[in-house]
Amino acid sequence: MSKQKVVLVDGNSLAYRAFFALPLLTNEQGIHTNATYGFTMMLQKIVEEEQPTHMLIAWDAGKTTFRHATFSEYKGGRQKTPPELSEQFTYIRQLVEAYQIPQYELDQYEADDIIGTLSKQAEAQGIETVVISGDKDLTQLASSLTTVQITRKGITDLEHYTPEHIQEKYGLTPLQIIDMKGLMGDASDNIPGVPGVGEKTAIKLLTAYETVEGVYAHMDDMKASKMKEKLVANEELAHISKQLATIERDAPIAVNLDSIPYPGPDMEKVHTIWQQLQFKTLLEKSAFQSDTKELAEVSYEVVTEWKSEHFEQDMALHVELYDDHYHTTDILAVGIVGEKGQYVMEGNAAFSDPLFKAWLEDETKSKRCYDVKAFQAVAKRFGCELKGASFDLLLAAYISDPSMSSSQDLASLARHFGHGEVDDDEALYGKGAKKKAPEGDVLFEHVIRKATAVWKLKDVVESKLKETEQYDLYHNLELPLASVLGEMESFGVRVDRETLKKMGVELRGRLEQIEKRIHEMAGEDFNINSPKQLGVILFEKLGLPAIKKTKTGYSTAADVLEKLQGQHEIISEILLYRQLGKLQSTYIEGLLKEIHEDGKVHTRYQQALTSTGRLSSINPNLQNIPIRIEEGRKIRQAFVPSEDGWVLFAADYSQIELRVMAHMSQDEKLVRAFQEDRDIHTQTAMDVFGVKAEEVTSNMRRAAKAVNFGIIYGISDYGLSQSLSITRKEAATFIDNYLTSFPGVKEFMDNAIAEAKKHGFVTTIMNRRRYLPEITSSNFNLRGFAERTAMNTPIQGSAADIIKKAMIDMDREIEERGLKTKMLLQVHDELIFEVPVDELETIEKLVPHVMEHAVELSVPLKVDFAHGKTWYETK
DNA sequence: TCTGTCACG
DNA sequence: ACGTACGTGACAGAA
Repeated sequence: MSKQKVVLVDGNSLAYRAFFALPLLTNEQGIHTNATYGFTMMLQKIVEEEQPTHMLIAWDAGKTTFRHATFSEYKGGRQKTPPELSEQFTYIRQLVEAYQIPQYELDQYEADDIIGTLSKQAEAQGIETVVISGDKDLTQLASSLTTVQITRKGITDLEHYTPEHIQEKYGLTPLQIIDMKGLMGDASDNIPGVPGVGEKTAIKLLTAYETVEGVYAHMDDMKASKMKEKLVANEELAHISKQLATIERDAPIAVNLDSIPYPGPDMEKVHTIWQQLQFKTLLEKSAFQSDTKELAEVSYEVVTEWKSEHFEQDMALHVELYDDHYHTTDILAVGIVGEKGQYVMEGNAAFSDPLFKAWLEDETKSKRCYDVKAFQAVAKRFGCELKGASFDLLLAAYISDPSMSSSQDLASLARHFGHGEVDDDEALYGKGAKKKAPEGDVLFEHVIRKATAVWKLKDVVESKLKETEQYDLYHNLELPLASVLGEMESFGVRVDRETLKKMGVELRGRLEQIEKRIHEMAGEDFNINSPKQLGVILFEKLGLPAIKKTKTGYSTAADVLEKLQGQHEIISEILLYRQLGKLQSTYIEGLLKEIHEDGKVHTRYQQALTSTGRLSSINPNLQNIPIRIEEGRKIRQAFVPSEDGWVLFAADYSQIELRVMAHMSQDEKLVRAFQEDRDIHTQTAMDVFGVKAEEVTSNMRRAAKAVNFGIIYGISDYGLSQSLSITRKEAATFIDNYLTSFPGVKEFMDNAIAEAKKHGFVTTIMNRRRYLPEITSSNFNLRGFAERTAMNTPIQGSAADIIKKAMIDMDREIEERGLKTKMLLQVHDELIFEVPVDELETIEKLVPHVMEHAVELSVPLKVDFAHGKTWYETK
């Protein structure tokens, strides 16, 4: 049996050290992370360097200890623990748990005493021990078997105190450290010591007389001096101080060496916490290390030609792509794994093979995949279809927890579900400029590992989804939707290059003029697109008042500039410049770059990304094409049908979120308002302002509209006051009036928060979940955010469910009726089609009908629609 | 790579 | 006393 080694850690002391050694870092959610980060670094180092067989992190228990009975001012006058630190203890404890390091605290005792007692036990058994702390008091425990390591500068630099080192440094034995404290005291613990005696004097005395007791026994030997007077006058204080500084080595602890074995970290859990806290460097480093981990061998056959006996009834299919731009990227390899065989082939060859294509298109042959939509898009590039997709690991994982699948590759998802036999992509490919596709067996083995993981995880993940009653959502909504979306993406949307170019030329001219004017007004040339330079010009050179600050300097955001309008003529020019610049860079130049050879853009919908269930759209993003401002809206003139003489048709849900809220809350008034098809904002205005319909002014309606938005977002008086430029008080009154007028809504909101607190998640009408661990946080900000999310997600998410269902229904209708109409785009609450004119009449009835009846709620769904020669004209 | 800004629902 | 509306993606500039 290998040698045992015990590591005992003073948790509080290390947390404090970490906190003060590092600047106050925060992650994106506003959680302070410096102490947690520093603590993690220390743990990593300790575990790596010491390789303990046993380990314990000891914590201080409460405010009082047995030492307070001796000396009530013990540790008095200490600064209160900063709240930025105390909030981090939750995460530190979670982390220690994930590392699977035993933790212990004992009422009335300090961490020191727990460590002292355990180290005594270890010594009795002749076991090597390492004590780690930021507090030099602990050095009294040093012995031939026990090394005490104390943090030096920074966080991971430790000074090793052996008896020899203590001798060298102080000329004392470890036990004399106690006597030293007795004489000189300790300001941080409020141990008095003998006034006027410092380290030097204490050491001198102890070298001569060994102990505090020895010093006083030899008082008569000392010649009269100021120091002697002080020693005599404070004898009792010296004894009390020594007592306080003595670590209790026989504390009544309920742990012993047998109960603190250290099994090593649960890296899966550790990673989850690191991800939550956004410890990116640590994650990267550990991903790098994990690739050196030995995986079990896999067997497979590299083939150059498909044979019919390769294909089984049910298989996992994996298509390895160079990057995630699956409409254009290289297809590196294709692997198939079934009950019997594992085969892998070079990518392009695989897809060019007729036998493979036939298998892909055979609906009766079941395929388990990771990202069905991507594979389908790839198949399309080779003129075939992917049919019979029976499982999608990406979507299944996303449904089980939407926060999980985003930004995670197959390997980490697989690990999450207990299958660790896949390397991380990054480990094989490298990243950034160094990224390079693996070749040969390395690539082939990777593909087989992925396919094997998918093969094995189907049952695991599906049974999980069944347990949470989410199988239906996954199997009958998301999975079929993947095919619908794949079809839309591959088909693409025609964008007219010439229209965009013409707009670009005109914009360029205008931008140059505006730029010139701005530079003249500023009296110098500078980069208007640089918030930093612009800030200097506006708030220093021109002396305008800086209303808001950002982390890095002055805020020059539009809402700030709007408040400055009228104070200087440069402001409106800058706003215009920004507006047009945005159009030019993002929507003219950006969009032009995305047009493929076929004259179309092929966006990718991210189906497993958002935490609410919405889709997102990238390369290009077609869900944020300008509309609100006329100049931008003209961009939509470039979006045209792909066939001459066809038209674009757009249909959008009218107030779907408010309708969903009416349904979910069952608020009588709100439900009735929708059933009677009244103008909801006017109705809200009547209730909030207590006026009749004909007395509602346009301003009141505008305010009511903002209140309705606020309600959906999880309202705060501050937020509403900002959007309406009114005082917080007034905003609060509006909200109050609203919630009194619509008591069902108030109840719904309260319930949403209560549900989140009780179960840890909220749900949509189709049982989509979003976990909200922050709902119980003691941090005001985090909790507030979680509460608003708890109110918003069921609404936004249910609306997303509904339109997804409508898309599947619509796709089927088009198919069954043999229509030529194509669904092109989804923009959260609207669908855009291209339609041959002879189908227009049908589509104008069919689309609204399908959308309105995708689900039956207790309020009707309403769809507005329009058609035109370009997207611009569908209004 | 991060930050600020701004486009959409 | 805290400092906030919910959900996204792309771009330019500054490190």
